[in-house]
Amino acid sequence: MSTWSDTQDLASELFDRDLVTELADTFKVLGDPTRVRILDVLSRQELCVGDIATVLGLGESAVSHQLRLLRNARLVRQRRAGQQIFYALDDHHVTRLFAQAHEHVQERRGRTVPQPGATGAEKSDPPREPAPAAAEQER
Amino acid sequence: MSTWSDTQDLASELFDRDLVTELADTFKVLGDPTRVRILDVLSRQELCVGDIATVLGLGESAVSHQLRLLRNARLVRQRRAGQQIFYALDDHHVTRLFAQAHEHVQERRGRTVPQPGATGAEKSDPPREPAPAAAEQER
DNA sequence: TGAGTATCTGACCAAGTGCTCATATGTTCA
DNA sequence: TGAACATATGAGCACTTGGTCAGATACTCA
Repeated sequence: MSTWSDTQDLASELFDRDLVTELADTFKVLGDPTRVRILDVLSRQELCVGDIATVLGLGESAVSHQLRLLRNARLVRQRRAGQQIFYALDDHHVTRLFAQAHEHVQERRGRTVPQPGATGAEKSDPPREPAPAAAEQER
Repeated sequence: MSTWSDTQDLASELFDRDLVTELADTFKVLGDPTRVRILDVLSRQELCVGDIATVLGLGESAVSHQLRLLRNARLVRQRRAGQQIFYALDDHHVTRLFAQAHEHVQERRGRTVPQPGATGAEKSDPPREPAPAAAEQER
């Protein structure tokens, strides 16, 4: 019933179960608009929880919940400074993943039939490497 | 109440709403083990729906549902050959995204405290560029 | 120490997701 | 044309997810 000769070979080459899970979990964490926004802002500046909430217009509890997921995924790291905890991207992969996904979205748009109602104009600076953490005036 | 000076500037630099949505949607599609497995197998060989289901041990309906999401996200493309429809990766970004995420997972493991019960051994060939669609013996 | 501030956590709930089953659509070939 | 096959689609349901609210924890400073 099969159209190819080496079903066993093909199946044996695939990602093993754990790797599949870890890849999916990583992308799952990235697959939420709120977390994308948090990572985006953190890619530009190290910020404490309250400020992330303020800049993005979110509740502090919601931000904290999301930061926990980002922490577990090792996408952000934290640094305590007094009562505040500053968050920053934990490694360069986030930025590169964003850049790749951004390219995909761009090409996707090119191939997609332009929707009559589409906005057309859009900020689309390609994501770049994160800037070093700015000097904070910790209070 | 803010710890930084240019909250307006920072907020105005961020990804706009549409880009955030599109990035999150792209990652969301990648954030499921079944779809990761489908993309993984398609990165190695162009396959029809039934064969994907067979190789991965999934129901054909489930595969079809997932392929629709992958199609909508422009991650796979389809080619009809008789009654069968062959699927393949639509662009190179998937592979690169997998490679980046794979690197992240690897580094993440290095930094993570090794769990006593962890397996330790694992297939972890880094994802490579997809091979050209193999010649199928279409029936 | 205790008030004040910043962050985290758990319970809860509305919305979203992924699977299965049944059925529809589309293609081939006798 | 109609049977057989391959794939797609819709409804239904168990499970997950992301937010809010209330309360806990952690740190600072008078």
